[in-house]
Amino acid sequence: MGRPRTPLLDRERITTTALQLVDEQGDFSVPGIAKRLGTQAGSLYHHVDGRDGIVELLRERVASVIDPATLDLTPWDTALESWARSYRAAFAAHPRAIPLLMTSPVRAPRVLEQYERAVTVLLTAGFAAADVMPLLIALENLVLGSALDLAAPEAMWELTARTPTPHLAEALAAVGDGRADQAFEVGLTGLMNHARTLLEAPQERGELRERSPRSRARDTSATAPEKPTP
Amino acid sequence: MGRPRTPLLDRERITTTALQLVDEQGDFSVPGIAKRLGTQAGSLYHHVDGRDGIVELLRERVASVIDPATLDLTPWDTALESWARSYRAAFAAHPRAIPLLMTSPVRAPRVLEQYERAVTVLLTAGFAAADVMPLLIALENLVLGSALDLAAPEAMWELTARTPTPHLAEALAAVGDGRADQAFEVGLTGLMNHARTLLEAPQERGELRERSPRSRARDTSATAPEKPTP
DNA sequence: CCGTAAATCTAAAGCCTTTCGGTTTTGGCA
DNA sequence: TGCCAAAACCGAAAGGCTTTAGATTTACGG
Repeated sequence: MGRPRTPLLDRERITTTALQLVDEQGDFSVPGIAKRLGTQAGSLYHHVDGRDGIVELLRERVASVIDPATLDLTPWDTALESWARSYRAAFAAHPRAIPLLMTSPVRAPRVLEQYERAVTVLLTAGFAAADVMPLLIALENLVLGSALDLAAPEAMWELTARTPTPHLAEALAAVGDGRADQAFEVGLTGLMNHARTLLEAPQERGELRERSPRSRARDTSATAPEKPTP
Repeated sequence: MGRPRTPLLDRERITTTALQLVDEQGDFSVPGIAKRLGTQAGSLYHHVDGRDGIVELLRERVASVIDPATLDLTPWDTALESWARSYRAAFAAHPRAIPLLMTSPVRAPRVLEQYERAVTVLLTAGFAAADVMPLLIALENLVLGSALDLAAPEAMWELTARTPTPHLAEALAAVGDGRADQAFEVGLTGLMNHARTLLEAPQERGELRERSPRSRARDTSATAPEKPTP
């Protein structure tokens, strides 16, 4: 007992062990981490801000492999698309951690920087300032929603005989086992196409600003059924 | 003590009380529900399958207000869009419950029926069987991702002075406080436009079926940059 | 060389979930 | 009508978790 010659604990080791536990068991506990590191539960509190602090560390650790270099690609749509894929892949690498991390988005400085750069990319590409955040948040929604899908067991679409669902069964049979990936690609393609449309056909803004988001989006949908410049 | 003349507990009351607690405090506990209903914690286990069972009941309760009638609308894209809005609104009505419910999707019979009908709508509209599930799952991703966004505090975009993010600040200022709604509308519009494109320009399928989902989706993105049939 | 700060342990409080047996009442069935 | 199994609740307790607090030993700076 007493202070050891060489420290048994630090934030790095705690984070790594927690992530191991989550990958193996789908969850972690403070005593669980302590046992793996050969210490007592209470000792962790000298390094970490409680259980929630560990979750925050996990969030940063998992997000740390998002590749910022994707945002340097050109043109802007390639950059954005690559960034989204890297973003999603970071979570896909630890599916069992997703329920733990998904409840609040990653807002670590490292990730905020990337949002700053993504905004810059879009502004430079010529997007109206008011269009940028909705687009980026929609992208985030897509990535996180898709990550949730990755965490759901495949058996979730298990069809009970009690509720007859012939068409659903047919549709499920027609698609391979890459459901989650295909769905992500469909959503990403749709969003990127829509973004390109927004850029190419900038309608005058002003009175539109006063109207509800719902009708604004409906207008967009009506005026730009996705044809490139003639 | 002993069996009361009129039962104090049933699944309905337990679910309602749990939802109240979640709406007020962001979480619930078995003793918490018991106290509100004037009983002991252990008594709940005669009606409900443990804490997880209560969460499942909450999931069904929240999803029960999704309007199945939206799927009767015509044409198919109006139906799908209205369904997605109703789906999202159901969760938006209980934002503090979202972290509890989001970790696994709703697969109650009542909701599965609606998926069956949504598949039917798409097949009837002329979609290829292999395209239906990716589209629906993408829609689900969008809805759930957006719901997560609703649960996140507005202050999440709080910009620390430590990390300078001028463009991000500008983009945030340029958009109103309907960020979450606007983002949902952008994503929904993009997905619906893409769906319409898929329907109008059906490319021949076959050899494509053998390839990986990723490259298939890339092909889709590359071959159909959203132009209608020439 | 000494004192302060660091790292760990031990102990304990307080919460939670879940189970088990005891007690009373209900409702069906003979 | 009388009986008995099942239903519904209570009380208690086990075992887990998070978190705090004080005690103990060691490292490090001046």
